[in-house]
Amino acid sequence: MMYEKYVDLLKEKSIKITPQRLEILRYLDKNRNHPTAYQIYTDLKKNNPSLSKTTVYNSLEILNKCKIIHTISITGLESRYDIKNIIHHHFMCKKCGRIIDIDIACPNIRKTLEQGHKIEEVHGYFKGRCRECLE
Amino acid sequence: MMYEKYVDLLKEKSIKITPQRLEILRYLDKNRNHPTAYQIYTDLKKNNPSLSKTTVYNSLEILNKCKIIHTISITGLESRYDIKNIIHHHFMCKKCGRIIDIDIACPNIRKTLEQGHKIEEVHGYFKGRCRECLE
DNA sequence: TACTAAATTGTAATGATTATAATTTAGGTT
DNA sequence: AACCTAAATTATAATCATTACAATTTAGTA
Repeated sequence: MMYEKYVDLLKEKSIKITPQRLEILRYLDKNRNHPTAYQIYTDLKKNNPSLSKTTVYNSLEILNKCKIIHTISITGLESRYDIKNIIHHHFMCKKCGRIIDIDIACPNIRKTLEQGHKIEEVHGYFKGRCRECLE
Repeated sequence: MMYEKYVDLLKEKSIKITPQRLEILRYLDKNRNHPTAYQIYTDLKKNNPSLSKTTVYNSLEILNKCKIIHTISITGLESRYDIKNIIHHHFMCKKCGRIIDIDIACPNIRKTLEQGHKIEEVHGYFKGRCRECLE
């Protein structure tokens, strides 16, 4: 029952259910701080020493492709991962590095569609100083 | 007069006027296809064989910091650069890789500001299939 | 013209991500 | 329940963008 939720997510997309994928999903569900692949890898390795970095990358890639998770390129340095399913934007503080969810959706996608393009992903990134760092 | 426009841009920000910086600005002004640092480097090296890759990176960094250019992280792989000064979003075609300017501004920045954060940069990225690749 | 801080250069290092090939496993079939 | 096979996992090596470093050169000012 602990992993049932994640099992269902994988079943829906008919991709293989592996313990590694379930652990990654559980990790992202519990850690909403937009971790890097390396953070996920090192944390999960504690309970599963044979975990491979490649597996983490491969799993994140397929989960992203299946739209179970999102890949965020806000830092410009590395990818960050996010399991949240509601459409939202991100704010990155340039001082503390924190990435904060901003619960808004882009209202002017229309103009892009009007030009004949098909939108599959929307990324809204803000960068600046967060409230805490401004004080 | 050819470079006057770019000289003025650098003067305004009181950063040193160097031939390398002027060439990079001219390149970005002529090439609106969101090139990578490497593309800028190899193209400019043709007329200036002693140009260093590090100079290109350093110049792009300071120009970005002065807000003369924008750094775009839409691909997730490498940074792309853009000299356009009007606020706009970007669309990347997942098939042909082209990055297209979308002339819209984000209308709901307000919500982020309301939470007490200070916004310094706005990045709006769409990904999908462009009109040409859909045909 | 001389001076100095800043910029440029070439090389080496770093760090994220991907490629590869061997081993293991999930999940369907007998 | 054992078997099969394609897919997933693993460890290692390779790649590629970017940064660090130290020596040299230069822009802009005195």
